[in-house]
Amino acid sequence: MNYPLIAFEEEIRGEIERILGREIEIPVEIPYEERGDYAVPCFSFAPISKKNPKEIASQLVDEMKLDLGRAEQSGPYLNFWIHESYLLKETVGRSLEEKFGWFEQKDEKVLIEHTSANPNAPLHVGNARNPIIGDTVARIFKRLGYDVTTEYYVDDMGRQVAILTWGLENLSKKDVEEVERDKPDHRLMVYYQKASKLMEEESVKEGIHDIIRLMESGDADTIERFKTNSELVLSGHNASLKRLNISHDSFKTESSLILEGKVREAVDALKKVPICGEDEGALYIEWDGNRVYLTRSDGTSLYPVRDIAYHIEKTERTDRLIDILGEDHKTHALSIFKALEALNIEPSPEFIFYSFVSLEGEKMSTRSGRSVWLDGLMDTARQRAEEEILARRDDLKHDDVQDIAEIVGMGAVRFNVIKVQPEKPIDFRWEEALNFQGSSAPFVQYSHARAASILRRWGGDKDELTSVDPTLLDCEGEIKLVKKIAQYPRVLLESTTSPHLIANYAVQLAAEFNKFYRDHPVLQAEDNKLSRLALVLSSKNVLKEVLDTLGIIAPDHM
RNA sequence: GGGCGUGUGGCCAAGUCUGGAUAUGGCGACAGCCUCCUAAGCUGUAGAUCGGGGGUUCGAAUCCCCUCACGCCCGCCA
Repeated sequence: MNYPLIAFEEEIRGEIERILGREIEIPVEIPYEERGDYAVPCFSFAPISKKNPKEIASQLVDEMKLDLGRAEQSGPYLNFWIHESYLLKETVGRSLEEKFGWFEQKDEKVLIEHTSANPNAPLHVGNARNPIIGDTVARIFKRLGYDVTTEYYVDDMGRQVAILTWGLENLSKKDVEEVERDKPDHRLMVYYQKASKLMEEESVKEGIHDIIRLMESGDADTIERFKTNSELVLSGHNASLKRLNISHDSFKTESSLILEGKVREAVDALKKVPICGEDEGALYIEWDGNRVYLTRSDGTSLYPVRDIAYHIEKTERTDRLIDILGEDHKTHALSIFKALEALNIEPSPEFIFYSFVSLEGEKMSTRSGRSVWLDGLMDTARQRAEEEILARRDDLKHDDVQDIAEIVGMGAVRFNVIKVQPEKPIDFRWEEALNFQGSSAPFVQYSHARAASILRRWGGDKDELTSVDPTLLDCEGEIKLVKKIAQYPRVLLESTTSPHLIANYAVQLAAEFNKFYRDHPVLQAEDNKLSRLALVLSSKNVLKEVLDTLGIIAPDHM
């Protein structure tokens, strides 16, 4: 059973197509509110029906047979209104149940790779954009009915880990900066930073190159040390992500790919494709003037081919492949795409790229320490939330304040990252990141808490509300709120590669609820108290559902 | 230099793919709203040459060309 606004749109498209008698692109748009729920400008039909747009609109409106709504002509435009009784029954009725906005389960797997940060330092606010986008996209795909797996690719054989390992084995505590936080990723990072600085010295550089060579020659002991160190840092990443309500279904290490022989297989296969070339023994692929090396002259593998091997391996266990990547990986991503294409391997990977987060106009960097660590941001956000709660509530228990502060703080962090379109750059500002009003998670959470509060004071059984007649809701503010709720499934369909749309919608929904809250007393209502209560429960469910799509928890108290 | 991306009121964003009827929100500013379900809320006012120029079109923030600014990439690093 389709959601009402989606069904209505399909009906409109079907009718226009039927009347015009051919398949044509039909521009269905959402107009200003007073012009209806949908609008279709008829200009583009003029060339095929050889009439002017006004006449076409008039013809369409005359011949159109709509079950789910009505049409009106306005010059060269058609405006459509959905039937309110249908909308109310379908929307309120269905959102009284959980999982409003979820679509039928389909037999299709999607594998979403996200985070995949270098395991040499804690996550900073810049690379936090990756897991926040990735986890949200995963949640969206689940709602669209996909069988979703999220995966973290652990680059445990890279140069960064070599530098870290050298530092840990050659430096002592007094050589490195003081550790700010007792967490494995922070503890190890200072050794990486120091070793990285010392690399200007030739002897240090040599030492690091020695262990890289040992690792690449397959030395079991060196590989083991690399793995141990990167796993420690990774455990720190996972702890940070857990606070943000993010976890991965699986982890794939680069070392396992090498040990399983996947990299060797990929190199052998790529040798045979036309875009592959050789330069003094080093293999590369080349397209449109881009050249990406796969192996060194000595035959050892390079990062691109290892990632290609990884993607080939991934295609064996999924129907769709999605990577969340920083914009610096665009060429690299294209090389994976080209390699798989040349090998005729499907599915082709899809990419979501995001721009970097800068700090006061400059790029964040682990090496220089010019970063805002995610852990620090989360602590500050939580603390800010606690202050806000204490400033307006004195009736909450200490533990409740702590719980709410964590929920609100983490929500604010996730929201402020996800609300921006991925390809737009973010210049990190504390006052922006800790904004708790307007377009923010706390704004949405607050509406949810208000709805929860009404239901709590009412104290009735929710089952009483399922038999309520939603068509008793007839005030403008009530209808507007229902329409906003009804839009959610459509928003989900649009948001797969644009997760910021969900954040946008969340704010609109909360704002609409707040207006309803202001104008329509629920518990004091005379005739339609139960139908309003039903609307409050609907709103609460959908607010919670939308927040859950964003990985944000909906508190009952704030 | 070449490639990719971004540029919307003082600030931050939506809208750009799929061109349409008055460019949508938030922050900040100013003026208001708690005897009434949580004021992290709500209402109103001021504030926009949609980076700039040209073009296509009945119609351009949206498409095309040129140009400027910023970011990213252009390693037998990852």
